[in-house]
Parts: sequence; C-alpha cells; structure tokens
Amino acid sequence: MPRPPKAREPLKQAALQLFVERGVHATGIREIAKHAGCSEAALYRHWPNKDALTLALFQEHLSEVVQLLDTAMAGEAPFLERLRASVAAMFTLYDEQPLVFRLVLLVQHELAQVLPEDMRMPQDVLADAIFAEREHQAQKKLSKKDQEESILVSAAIIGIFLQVATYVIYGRMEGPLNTYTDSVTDLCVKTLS
Amino acid sequence: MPRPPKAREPLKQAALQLFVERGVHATGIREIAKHAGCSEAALYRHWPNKDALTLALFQEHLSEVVQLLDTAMAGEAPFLERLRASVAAMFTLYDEQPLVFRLVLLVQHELAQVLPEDMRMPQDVLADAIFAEREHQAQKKLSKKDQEESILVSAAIIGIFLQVATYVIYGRMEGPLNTYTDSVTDLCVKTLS
Amino acid sequence: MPRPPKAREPLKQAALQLFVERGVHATGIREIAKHAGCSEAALYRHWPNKDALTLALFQEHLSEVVQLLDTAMAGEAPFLERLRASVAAMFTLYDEQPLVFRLVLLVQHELAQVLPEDMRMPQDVLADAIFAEREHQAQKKLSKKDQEESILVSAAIIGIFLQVATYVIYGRMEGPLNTYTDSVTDLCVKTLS
Amino acid sequence: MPRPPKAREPLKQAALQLFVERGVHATGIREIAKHAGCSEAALYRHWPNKDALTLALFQEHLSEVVQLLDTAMAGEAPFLERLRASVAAMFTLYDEQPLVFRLVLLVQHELAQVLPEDMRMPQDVLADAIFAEREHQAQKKLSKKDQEESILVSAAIIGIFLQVATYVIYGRMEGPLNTYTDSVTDLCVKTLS
DNA sequence: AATGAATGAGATTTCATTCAT
DNA sequence: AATGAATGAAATCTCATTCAT
Repeated sequence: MPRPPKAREPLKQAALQLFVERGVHATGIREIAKHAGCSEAALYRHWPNKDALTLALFQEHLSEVVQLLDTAMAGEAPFLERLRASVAAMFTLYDEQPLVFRLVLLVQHELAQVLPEDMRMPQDVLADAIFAEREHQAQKKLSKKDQEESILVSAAIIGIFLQVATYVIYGRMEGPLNTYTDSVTDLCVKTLS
Repeated sequence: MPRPPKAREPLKQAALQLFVERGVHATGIREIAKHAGCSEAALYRHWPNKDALTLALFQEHLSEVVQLLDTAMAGEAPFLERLRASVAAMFTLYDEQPLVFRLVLLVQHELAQVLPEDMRMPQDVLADAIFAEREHQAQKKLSKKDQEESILVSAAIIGIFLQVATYVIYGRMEGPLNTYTDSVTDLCVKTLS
Repeated sequence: MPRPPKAREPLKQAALQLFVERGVHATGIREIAKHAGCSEAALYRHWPNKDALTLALFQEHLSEVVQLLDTAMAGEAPFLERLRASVAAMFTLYDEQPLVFRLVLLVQHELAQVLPEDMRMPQDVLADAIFAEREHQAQKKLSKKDQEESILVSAAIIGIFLQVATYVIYGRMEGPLNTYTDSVTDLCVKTLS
Repeated sequence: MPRPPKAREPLKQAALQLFVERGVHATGIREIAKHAGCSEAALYRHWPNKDALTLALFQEHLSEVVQLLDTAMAGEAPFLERLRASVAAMFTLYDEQPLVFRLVLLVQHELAQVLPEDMRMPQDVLADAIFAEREHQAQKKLSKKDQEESILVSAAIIGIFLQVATYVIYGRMEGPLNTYTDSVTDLCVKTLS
C-alpha cells in the first residue's frame, strides 16, 4: 500500500490563492508548486495538466457555493427571509473563505470558454428563486414579458451584490462584508418591488 | 509632412479585440501582429513594449468612457434625467463599440496593478454624481454615515448596470443593450429612493 | 516454495507489444505498466531499469529465433530442404507470434549500440549455413572472393525474406505469411544458383 | 526587408544526420540546435514543432529519391538496363549522400504512422516498373495471380537491394556500395526469371 | 518604417527512477 | 512483492524582445 497523497491539497490551496491574487493565466506551475511545497511534477500525478486543475478547482468551489445558496433559498420561509439568508450566506463566505468567494468573482472574466456550458452557476440559483417567487405571487405561469423582466431583476440583484463585494475587495468600502448584509438586502428588495 | 504610420491603428484594434476575447495575459504579441496584418516587430516602433501598449489602450478607452459619462452627468437637468442619459450613453457605447465597452469591464480583474492609482474611472463619475446629488438634496455636507451610504448606493447602481450588460454579453439576455435603458434606469432609481 | 511473480510476464508482454508498435524510445514505463495492469514501480522489482528490461527482452527473443533457425538448418537433408525449413520456421513464427517476429525486425535500427557486439543473430545462422554449403559444394576452403560472394548472397536471401515479411506486415501483400513459404524459397534458391 | 534565414538549412542538415545516427525519437531538439549552431527556438520559426520538421524532412528526401528512381526507370531502354540504372542510382546516392540514403532505410521502422498513407515511396517506383514490364512481356493485362507474383518479386528485389545496403552500413560488407551494382543487379535479374 | 529571423528566459509537460507504506 | 506518490532532470514549446537588412 502506497503512502497517502501529501501534495494534492496543498496544490489546490496554492492554486486557489494564486489564481485569485494574480489571475489564472498569470500564475505559473512553478509558483503553484513552490507555494505548495512540492515539485512541479507532483501536479501531474493528480491532474493531467494545468487546465484540468483549473477546471476542477472552479467546478468544486462553484458547486460548493451553489449548494450554499440552494440551502439558503430552500424552505417555506417568506421570500424576503430567504433572500436575506442568501446574501448573508455569501457575505459570510466572503469573510470566512475569501479565496473561495473571490474565485467566484473571477469566473465570468477568466473562464467563459473553459467551463461547461450547462454548469449550474450561483447566479442561476438566484435567478431560479426569483423566477419561482414571481410565479408564485402571480399565481400563474409568467408571460414571456414577465419572464424577461424577472431575468432583468435577477441580473440587477446579482449586480448589486457582486459590486458591493468588489468594492470591499478593492478597498473602496470598508469590510467586513457581512456588515452590509441588511442594507444590501434592502437594496435588493427595492428592485423587486 | 510625415504620413501617418500604417501599423499603429490595426495593432490597437487587434489588441483590443484579443484582450477582450482572451484576456491580456493570454494574448501574445504574435497573435496581435497576425490579427493586425503586420510584423511582430512593428509593435516596438509604436510602443516600447507590450505593457506600454496595454496601458495606453486601457487609458485611452477609459478616458473616452469617463468623458462620455461626464458629459451625460453634466448640466442642470434633474438627476433622474442625467442618470438616464448616463445609462443610455453606456448602453449605446456597448451596442456601437462592444469591444471598448467590454475592455472597461476587464479593468477591475486584469489590471489592478498596472493602472495608476489615481486615475479617474467610470465608476468614479457615477459615484461623484450620486454623492453631489445627495448633498444637494440634503442642502448640507453629508455626514460620514451618509457618505458611506452614498458609496453603497453607487456600488449598487454600477452593479445593476454592469451585470445587465454582462448578461447580454454572455447571451443570458437578448440584446441590443439599449433596449434596457429605461428599465435599468428605473431599477437604479428605486435603489436611490 | 516461492510462488511465481505475477507482474513479470505481463510486463514483458506489454513491453514487447509497445516496443513493436511504437519503438523502444517512444515507449515509456508508464505505458508499459498500464498495459501490463500493474504499477510502474513493479518493473524495478524484476529488472534494475528500463534498459535492462529492453536488453533482456531482445536477447531472449533473439535467441529463441536463432535456435529456431539452427534447428531448421541442422541435419543432413539437402540444403534446399533446410533452407525451405528455415523460411517455413520464420514465416510460421510470424503467423503465430507476430510480435516476436517484428521485434527481430526492429533490432538493426533501434538497438545497434545496446546489444553485445558478439551476440549471434538470426542473420548469422543463415550466413553460416550458406557459407558451409558453398564450401561443401566446392570441396575446399573458399577463396576470399568466394567468401565475399557468399556473404552477398546471404544478404540477398535475408533481404528477400525480410522484405516479403515487411510487405505483409504493412498490408502490401495479404497474409498469412506462410502462404509464401514455397515461392520465397524458390526465389532464394534462384539467387544461389 | 529582413535578413535571409540562416538557421533553416543547418537545422535540416543536423536533423537529418542525427535522425539517421540515433533515430528520430532518440534525437532531441537541443542536440539538433546545437549541431546547427543556433538556438532551440529558431526551429519553431521554420516548423511548428518537431514532428512537422521530421515529416517535412522525410517527405522532401523521399520525393528526391522517388524522382531519382523515376528518372532511372524512365525511357525505352531494355528493362534490364533500367533496373541496373536504378540500382546504380541508389548505390551512388549512398556513396554521395549517405545520410539521405539511410533516411530512406529508416522510414519503414520509425515512421509508419506519421507519413501520409498515399505518399509514393521508392518501393512503389520499382514495383510499378516491374509490374509494367511483366505486363508488357505478357502482352496483356496480368491476372490476379500474376499481379500478386509481380508484387512478390518486387518485394524480393527491394529486399536484396536494401539488405545489401544495410550490410555495408553496419560493416558486415565492405563499401563503397556501388562496387556491388553489377552483382546486385544480377541477383535481382535472377529473381525475375 | 517595417520586416522576418533569431534569441534567452522561462513555461509546461514527460521521463525514468526512488520513496514510503 | 507491490503500490501510488513524489521527484530531479530533461524534453518540448512559448514568449517578449532584439537583430540585421
């Protein structure tokens, strides 16, 4: 029986950090390995190449986040409560695992072509929930036009949410991020009205 | 009478397109030159190196956009009108020069370290205008707390705005973007109330 | 009572196949182990390194073939018969163990430096037999010139023989190869006359 | 106007020599570049990668040889003369450009999968000529069986020819190779009778 | 001004081999 | 005896930049 892998987790952790700090393309294997405290070749025992590592990392963390949001949006509580829980979940994630949170921010801009088209993204959770809520309120299937408006509102809410996070990350607003949970929820609610 | 250099504009155009499509780091001199239909060495006639081209490109286009927003936000019209004009200006820019628009989206994530710290960014225009408007409404200097709230609201508005654009870019919503000028302005106004 | 090692034969078999299909240099330990269904490290239980495995493999199979030819060429039957038996032995080998046959074809081009200089090769068996036969026919030691001619004729016969096999291997002629035993023997005899 | 390429020919020459001496897989870019007296990167200006260089090299030289044989086999002279001319052409090639000659020997064993299936090979020239001659002698289209015999005879002649060359290359027979032109032609003729 | 050639530095990846269990 | 993990060295290839014309 061989020894247990010693480099796998450090490699993932190092890649996560460096991808977030410098971007995927600007991060080399060498640096990842150095930060992980292992050889460059070790990476190739666990993933066939850098792209595969990148993809795996994003998929794992994205699905974590999707699960987080799914949980927050589940249940029978009023929509407002569930929205607030979602914002809180994400902002707490930011404060506790900032790297994971920031990885999600990177996705749109660095990985459009690498991720599978049909992968469920954090935005989808919100969009679906808003859609369902509107349908529930209307007591019927939404018209094409209402559907489109629903998507627009989701976009707006996600935008509010991400941009506030971005401001905190880049120092335009002071953290921690969960300070803003209530105000951001309020802003989101306003767009829904 | 020196005739204008021939390779300069094609190079800028090619760089713009490739930076937007693949990211700055993932785009090489080779590809830029090939797309511009000139040699790799030509670039070094016009800029001392790749970083300088990158920087110049971003600065030029950013200042275009800042000017656009400054113009839209200037004047004595009611704030609502000026906000609407700003949204319209940006969305029209997207529809007419999508590459320039998308370059601006890239800035936050790819260029944090390259651009001069004190450069005025599109967000700043909105933030300043919102700040001024609030001060005007209150008829006095804003308190620290009100200032912070003002920044939060700017973030929200910028977020709405960018995310709607992002949705159109990635095909989640149908373009052209200026279709959404009114609804997006409405959503922004709601957050201001 | 030590039980026989389990990985040894699969490794040899896999190496044989891959060496023949892709060449010695183009075949890695990784692939050999994967084809053998065991770990890469297993190889080092049985041979000190890749070169040793390579050498052992070639030596074993070459000596098999040499023995085959020696047997066919032995005895008191007329030379023609023994030549025919040799061709038949080789062509049957090809039909029954094509990999072994093809490994022998590889020797000249891939292993000049690895095999011991003085090792007896399949060609040597034929050359010796032809030489002996000519001496027997002439009833005396061959002159220098006759010796040289004898070597030339051996080369020709081996060439005929190998090239026909090569044609079958690469699909220029239809197999099985032992179909051609008689015609090839005839052609060889013609060159001897 | 840029300078003329200085590394292209040396690279081809170095690759030719090393491929022949050590085999394609055993020859590295580094060694090729060192022998050519240029940097490793220079190779990539002229061919997209090592495989492309290999392929181009083989294709160029093979078509040279095919042309040589086509010329030798052309004309109205008796077949015997033309066969002799072919053997002479090849053996002279060996003596004058031994590397090119030996490259042809390598083809079957190192490049089966890389070369395009439909490429005309030196063997094809001989096979076609023998086929035509037999048809001419018979004054009619050859039967299926006669065709097959014709291919067998081509194989034999090519085999004689290549194996004699191989013997000279590996020192089993003394060169220069064109010493053997007449005797080899004789041997070939015998197989045709 | 403009070019294709050339390059040193470095990126990614592969390899045969050794290690720890 | 056997394994999967790990590694240093080397292979292939890319990159931004400089050179010679």
